[in-house]
Amino acid sequence: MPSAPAEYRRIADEITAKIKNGELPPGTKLPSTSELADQYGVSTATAYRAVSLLHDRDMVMGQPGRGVYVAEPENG
Amino acid sequence: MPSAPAEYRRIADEITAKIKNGELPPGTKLPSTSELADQYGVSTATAYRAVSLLHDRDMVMGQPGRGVYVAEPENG
DNA sequence: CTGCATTTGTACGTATGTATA
DNA sequence: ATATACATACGTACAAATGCA
Repeated sequence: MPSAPAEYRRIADEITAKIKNGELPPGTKLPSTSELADQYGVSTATAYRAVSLLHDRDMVMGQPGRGVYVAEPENG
Repeated sequence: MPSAPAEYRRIADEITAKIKNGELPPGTKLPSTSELADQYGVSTATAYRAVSLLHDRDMVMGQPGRGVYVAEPENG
C-alpha cells in the first residue's frame, strides 16, 4: 500500500469536508470534473474518481450531461 | 454503454468458463497477471482487472507475491 | 538478513463512449 | 452537429509481498 494517501482519496476527503461544513449543502451542484481536475491539478478521470467515492457513499448523485449534485444526508 | 463488451470482461468470462469446466479446479493457481496479459495481448493491469472481477465474485483468492488461487464453489 | 526476480494490487493519465442541452 | 459533463476502459508507472539464492 502507498505510504501516502492517493490524490483521488485526498480530493474526495476535501469535498466530503465541504459537504459536512455546509459549504456544499444538499442540492448543490458540484464543480464539474474538468473544474475539479483544474483546481486540484489532476486529470478529469482522477477528479471523477474522487466524486465516484462520494457517489459510492450516496453523498452525491451524478446525472450524465447535467452534473453531480449533493444528496440529502441520511440520518437514520 | 459500450456496444462491445470490454476486454477485461471478456477475459474474466473466459477464466470463469475454465473454472466451471473444471479446467481450473479449486486450489489451482491461475496464470500470473503477466502470463494472462501475454496470452490475451493486454497489459498486466487489464489482466488483473479480469481476475479482480472473479475476486469480487469470490471465485478466486489472491495472495500478494504468491498468486491467485481458485476458491471452492459455494453451494448454498 | 540482503539482493534479485516474480507476482499481486493500486494510482493516474489518455482516449473514448454516452447523455444532456 | 457542437459544447459540456458524466462515466468507463486500457496502459504505464509504481508500491508491497513473497520466494529463492
